[in-house]
Amino acid sequence: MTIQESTTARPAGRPRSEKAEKAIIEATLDLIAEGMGVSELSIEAIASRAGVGKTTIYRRWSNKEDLVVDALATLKAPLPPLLGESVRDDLIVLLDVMRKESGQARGRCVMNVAMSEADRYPRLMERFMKRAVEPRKLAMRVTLERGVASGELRPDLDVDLAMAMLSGTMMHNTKWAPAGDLPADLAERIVDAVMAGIGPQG
Amino acid sequence: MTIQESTTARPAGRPRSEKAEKAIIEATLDLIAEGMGVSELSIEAIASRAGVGKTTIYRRWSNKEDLVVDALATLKAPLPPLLGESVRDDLIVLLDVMRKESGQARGRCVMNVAMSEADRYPRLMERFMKRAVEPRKLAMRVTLERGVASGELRPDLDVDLAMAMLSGTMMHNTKWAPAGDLPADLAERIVDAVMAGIGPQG
DNA sequence: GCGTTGCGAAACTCAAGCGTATCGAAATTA
DNA sequence: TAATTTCGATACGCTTGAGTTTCGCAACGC
Repeated sequence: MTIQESTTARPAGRPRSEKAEKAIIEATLDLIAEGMGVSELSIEAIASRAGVGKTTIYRRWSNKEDLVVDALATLKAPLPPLLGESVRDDLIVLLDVMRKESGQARGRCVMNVAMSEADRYPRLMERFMKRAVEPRKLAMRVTLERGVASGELRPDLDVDLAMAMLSGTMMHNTKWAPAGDLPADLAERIVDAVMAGIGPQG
Repeated sequence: MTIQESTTARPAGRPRSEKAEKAIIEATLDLIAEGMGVSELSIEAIASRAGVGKTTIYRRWSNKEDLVVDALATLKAPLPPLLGESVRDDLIVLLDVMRKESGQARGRCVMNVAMSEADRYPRLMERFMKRAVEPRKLAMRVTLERGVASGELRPDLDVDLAMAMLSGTMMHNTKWAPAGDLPADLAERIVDAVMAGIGPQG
């Protein structure tokens, strides 16, 4: 009221450490990336890994699930810019993001958790889907619809089925392919194969 | 030596109950099917569900992982007979098995565990793959190669990629599609879409 | 009948981890 | 400086579950 308290009106006392907060999130993601399921993840392990007291965690999140929700939500989906030159190129860009992510532990962890623990932690999944998956699905849908309009794709295309074909084929590779890195041109090959179909007379 | 001990040479004492053994396996599969991860699975829960003492479990398996390995190995993959009339029909049969299984809790559990816990329990996965996955992959591969030879599929087909397209698209649907049953003609639609491709000039 | 082995039930020890409380030190405002 | 709040550390009570042991009874061979 008197002078300026305008912007934040700090509540007095030592402020919360942003560094600690980031360390907690990072530790959580690291542990998940190392193959831990949500249920195996322990607050004590997170605190230890982050070099932080348990108190500091519980002051911010009331339980493990809330923390994991925030940690996964932190993983933003930095959608690559779609050039829009050709639908084929844009689809390759979209699929190649998946390929690249599957090579990183961070990326794998997201899929692992999403695939396996959706049943057990539906609330977690809902938020995560909105944040990380929907934007990508939307981008692919827009691209496919653009292709239908432009004649680059068949006019009677089932867009949902096409999305499943593209993403599903890439996911099948990231999950089940033999160990080691995926070939650099995988996205391109998938897009071409899905466009051409496996039937005769290419 | 003396008379006949030939076939089994029973070791004297009360024989182990086959009924108990089956109940244990069934209870294990049921619990996994209900959405439990391997780590959340408790021997006590299994014993209780099976109506069996913990002793009876530990007399047969030395720990949880051994039990789960045996339980999953029990799930045989009853490959449907392939009529061999047309490659298209056979592919539909193969994919429709996946669709039907995804509607059952038992089927879901297998995929859940396979997808999510492969990193943590590699030994378990190795055995499970050999038993349940490889035969199906082989069946699909044989079918596709037959299609190439007969001219039903394009001569320059990348068989591995085609397998990923077919299985991946179905898996994408079973995992990410909106809740509820999958349409009965999904396998047919996928096979036709994958054969035709999404590009122009069907 | 007798020795052996399996049975389910229950009690036990041990470890991990949750969520809370308490500590002295540090950071910040008034 | 005084009040307030957070910090990391540690200890605590509590629950869960692993794996073991003991119990009385049941099923088998001899």
